[in-house]
Amino acid sequence: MAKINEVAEAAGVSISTVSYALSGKRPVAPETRKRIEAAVHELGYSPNAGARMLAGSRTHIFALTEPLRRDTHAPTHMSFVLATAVAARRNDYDVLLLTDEQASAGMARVAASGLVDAILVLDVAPDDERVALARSISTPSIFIGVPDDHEGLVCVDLDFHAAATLAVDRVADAGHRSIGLIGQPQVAYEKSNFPPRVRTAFERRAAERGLLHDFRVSGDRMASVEVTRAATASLLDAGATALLVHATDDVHHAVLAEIADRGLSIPRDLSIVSVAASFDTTTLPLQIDVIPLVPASSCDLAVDLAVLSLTPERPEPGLHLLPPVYYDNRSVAAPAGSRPA
Amino acid sequence: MAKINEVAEAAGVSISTVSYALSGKRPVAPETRKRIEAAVHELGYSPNAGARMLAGSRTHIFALTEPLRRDTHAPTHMSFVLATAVAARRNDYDVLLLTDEQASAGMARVAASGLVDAILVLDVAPDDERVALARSISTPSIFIGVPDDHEGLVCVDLDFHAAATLAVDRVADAGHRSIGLIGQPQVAYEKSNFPPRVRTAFERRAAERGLLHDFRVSGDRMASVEVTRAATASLLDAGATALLVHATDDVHHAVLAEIADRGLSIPRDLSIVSVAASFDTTTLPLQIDVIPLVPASSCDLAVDLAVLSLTPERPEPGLHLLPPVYYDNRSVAAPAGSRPA
DNA sequence: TTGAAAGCGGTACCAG
DNA sequence: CTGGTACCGCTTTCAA
Repeated sequence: MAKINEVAEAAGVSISTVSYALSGKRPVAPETRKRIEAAVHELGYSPNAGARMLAGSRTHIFALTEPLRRDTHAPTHMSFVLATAVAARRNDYDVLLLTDEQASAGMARVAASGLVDAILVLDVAPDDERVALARSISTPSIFIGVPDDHEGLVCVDLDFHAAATLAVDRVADAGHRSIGLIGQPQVAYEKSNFPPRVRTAFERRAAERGLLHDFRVSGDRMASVEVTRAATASLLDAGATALLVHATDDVHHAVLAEIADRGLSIPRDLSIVSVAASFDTTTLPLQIDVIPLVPASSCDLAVDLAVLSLTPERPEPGLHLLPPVYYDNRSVAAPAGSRPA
Repeated sequence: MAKINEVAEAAGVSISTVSYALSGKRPVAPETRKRIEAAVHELGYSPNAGARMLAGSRTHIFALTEPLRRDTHAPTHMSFVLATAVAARRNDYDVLLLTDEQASAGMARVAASGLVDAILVLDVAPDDERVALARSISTPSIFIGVPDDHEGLVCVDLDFHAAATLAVDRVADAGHRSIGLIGQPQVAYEKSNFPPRVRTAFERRAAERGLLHDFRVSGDRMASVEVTRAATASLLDAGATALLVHATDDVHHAVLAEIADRGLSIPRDLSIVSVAASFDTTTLPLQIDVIPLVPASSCDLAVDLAVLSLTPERPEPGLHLLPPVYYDNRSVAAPAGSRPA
């Protein structure tokens, strides 16, 4: 816990020169800088966080609020938290965790005490109470997810609408006339912000393209496998020749298991596309087409915007949607009936 | 972002009186205090975090380091993080997250910069590199988990040894002579600190009681169900009349499914005890005896020790093990053969 | 029971 | 290119 004056003394320069040498906010003679860096290294100097916060205008801390609803999918959530932390560190920022009821109360608290420079909002609900909070404080907030009322907010997310539309187009272009969507568990359509966006876009686009289409929720936790397999079976029985899946890895496994049990071959008998999966789909027993939701992409952008919001050229409020990317793994082909025998 | 001098002015007192009124470190006339509290409320005053850190000797922040190995069970991990955050807040502390490579590098950094008052170490590996780090810094560190070399460290954990011993004793006392343990996935016995402790205690106690005993790992992620059911089947085929399970909820489900498929009734045909489960076992399809690992208990204690380590009466280094508690749900009875027909 | 003022350890302005 | 120094906002002696 050496202090800056010790470094200055050791390097034979003034305190301010040490400060400037470290921040780079003022040119320092190469030779002087060398001596300073040496001293810093010798003494294991690291600027006192409190002093830096007080004197400077930056705390170098971002808050991350996550209410953690009971139905939150832990692995997915962890990916986002991890991606955020990594992106933050790349920008010399640490992450302060606000969970549970502190997700809201803590937000007000850290804003009022100036503990953090910006707030990253995770696990966004359609009617998120943090929306109002974000508007009432001066600390910049970046939402990772899109609440219903996002007027004036900075929101980052995958363009779920475009992703679902793209998926529908791909199977429609391949010639399919009847498609199904296996979505998230029921509760996600009430408590979370993005599942409805996929579903809505799916239905709208399918209708536009004149396709027969149907939607099924998947199972959650306990009944996961059975419910999902039943949903898959019912879509297939209804005549769907292509399936879009917007769900967790468990659900993907269950869907593929049902397909395998029926002796169906992909893409010969059935086409399939994974939409907005945030896990590594290459670990599935079968390689399938995917329009991934990459946590790192969303979080990198969110952190960039957070950093930007501390500069004069603040990011413009509104939706910052990441364009979907389609990875072709040959799981989509023309439906069986339409091909020459 | 009102400041303390504004509050002082509004209340018609000096700055120091405001400070003391808020910290309670000096008696303040009830009437004066009332005026101050009113002013604080009016202005929405919250002490500046940076100033508090610099002037006071406390940052009111704990670091939480979590390397997040690839095999980390996300739901379990999340429980611990959440429990830690909640316990910290109860003590007026916020939690700074150090993940990934920052789990180690960040530890050194936050210690050197005085950003945190103490460090909570999660996800402890047998040969954890953070052990050496903890010894090299002056910031108090509390390990939640026990590394192989824990000389001089403060470690908190469930007494896994006692828990496994207790479980063995219960089934042995009930008359069982052949028991099995379904443990964690293989990798956990190499990368994590507690699975071996359960296994070792199980084997030692079973031997002491003269029981036939056998151990099986459970499946991880992908192959979870199949591997676990096979393990269960093999233990039953080998003649085990009682099963101890030390694993995640998925594994519990698989074990119970295998048992159900065999038409076995608990506890008539088979006794079963869940050891150190950190999830809510009452959500299982069947109520079974359990010696739970309660994240909140470990984390509460860890935070208490962290707080204590900032006072003159620092906690003594060593293992702070929580005694196991046995919850009887009638899933253990005398083995079938030993009862009158 | 209360006030005045000296730091805490940096940052960044003003000089030189 | 470098130094001196006035703050940043709060805690905590020291005095009254």
